[in-house]
Amino acid sequence: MDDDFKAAAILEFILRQPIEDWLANELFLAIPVSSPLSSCLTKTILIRRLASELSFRSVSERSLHSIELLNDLHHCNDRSDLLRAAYCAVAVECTACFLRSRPADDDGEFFDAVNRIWNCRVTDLERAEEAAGLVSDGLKRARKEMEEAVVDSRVRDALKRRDTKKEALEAVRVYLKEENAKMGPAFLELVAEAIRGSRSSGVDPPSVELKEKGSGSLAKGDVSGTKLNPLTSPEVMKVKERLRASCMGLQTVVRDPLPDAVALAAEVSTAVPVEMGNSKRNADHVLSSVEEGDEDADDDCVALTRRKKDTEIASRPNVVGRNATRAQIAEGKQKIGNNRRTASTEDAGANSSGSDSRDSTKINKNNDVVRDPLPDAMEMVASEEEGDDDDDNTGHDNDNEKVSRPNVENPNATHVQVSKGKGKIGDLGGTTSKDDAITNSSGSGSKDNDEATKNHGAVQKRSLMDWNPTARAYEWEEDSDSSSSESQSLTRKPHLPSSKKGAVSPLKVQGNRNLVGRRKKLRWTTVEEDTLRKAVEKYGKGNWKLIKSCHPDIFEDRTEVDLKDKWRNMTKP
DNA sequence: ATAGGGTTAAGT
DNA sequence: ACTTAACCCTAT
Repeated sequence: MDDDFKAAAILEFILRQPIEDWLANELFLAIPVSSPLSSCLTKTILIRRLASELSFRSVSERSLHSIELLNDLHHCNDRSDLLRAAYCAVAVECTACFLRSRPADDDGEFFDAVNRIWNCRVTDLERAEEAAGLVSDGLKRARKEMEEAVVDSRVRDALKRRDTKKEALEAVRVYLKEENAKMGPAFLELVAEAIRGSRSSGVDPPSVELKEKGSGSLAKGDVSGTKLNPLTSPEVMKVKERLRASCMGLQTVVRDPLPDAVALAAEVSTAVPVEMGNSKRNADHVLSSVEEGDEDADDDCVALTRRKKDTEIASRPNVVGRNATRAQIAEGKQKIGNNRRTASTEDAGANSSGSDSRDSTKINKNNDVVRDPLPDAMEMVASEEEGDDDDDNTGHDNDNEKVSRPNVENPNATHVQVSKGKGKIGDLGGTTSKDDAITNSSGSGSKDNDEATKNHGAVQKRSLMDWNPTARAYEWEEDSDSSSSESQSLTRKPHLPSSKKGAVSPLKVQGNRNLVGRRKKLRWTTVEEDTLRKAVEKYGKGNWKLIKSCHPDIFEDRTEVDLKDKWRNMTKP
């Protein structure tokens, strides 16, 4: 246990050093830490991710996810205004970037982003109590502005002219500055300070022998004889206890205020014998779990991938365990707004995966994201592992995944191959692995997906920094196929992606179908009617898809055609 | 994706 | 039996 504490302390220290990301990744993988990571270490990792992106002047939906996770780590009374501001600014940039990167007449992806980020993500955020800390007046105002931008090209133009990227980078920078100040020195630095103090105060100079031990964990001081162990001297112990308390204990996994998913993942890892005993893997797991926590298939894939790495040696992932995890995550977790999608997607299934990967791709392209060194490092590491893996993504795991989340389409597409190395921070999560296939995927999000799709398997690795928040499956996401975009551009009507839910039709409707194959008549409620009336007033008659997308919950059981028919009924003389 | 005509079935 | 809201089908 104590070793674990030390390992975590070392990692914390390392991750806060101005070393290159790839090195940080390597060290992260080399130093065994038991899962679930402590909130303290998780926070350090998330902050490092943000800082890394900032150093590349990059802001993406991954940053958004990092901020959401960071917010979860903050105590209720410790919520930061700067974090809120950063979230808002990053969300705006993640949306507005699609305006800059596209031809003037094609704002389809912008609409998708508004839907994905503001209609889904932010709305969910507002509902999730634990994430409420991120909701600010500014965020609400920004949301309104985005919604207006969907229907008003002037607002869109104004948004396009704003340097939202600069605003986002600045907001993140300011937050990180504050957070770094708040966090103070790393635990090891305090220990060093304490040791120095004890020496000068005349206490026995401890024989500090740091011998190498195992895989990177620092050896303890030489405790033999009368010499004082620097790591157990009273001064150090005091600091240690204090930090232990403030960090909520590195070992108190269960209490960890991380997303439920993390805990779930931990459970899983425990359930998988192969993974047990390998702290490193566990650590990876944790990471992945963190990410996995809110997301969907893609993330899952990532997580799995990581695991696989861990186990590549060992082996086969416990399918059962894994599934269980997913299922649990799907149901239980309620974190940041992903729920909606999960829930509603049950039927829609298929959509998400497709959309996810697509989204990721877009994001990458549009954001012109700079690549994190960390991820690369990890990827390299991963590549080795993957090489071993089979490419057949279609493995059970995948299937299972599909079952649990229909949306995931094909893991293979997302596959990323790693080139060589062992792991990356990004992977923090994990290495383990069971399925390679899963591994790759999605999560990353971006171009990776594209490339992956192209190459089938080819390559990219994930790293701590890598996980892609956008991976989640939004119910209403749908693949906007080119045809739709075309029609959009022609009509100039703002169109949002059709809701998968819209699946209303398919699955849902099916459930609602009678023997004749016709849906059972569902009377319109006054709430639905009022909403429709206002929506038509706001978005105009004919934008049924957009209207449905803007009120996914209210019109959950209606198709766009239903809206149209209803409007016809309501307005006919 | 949407519009418009046709069909079904609940309500009177 | 009639009316009509809700739903379906098909052309654009």
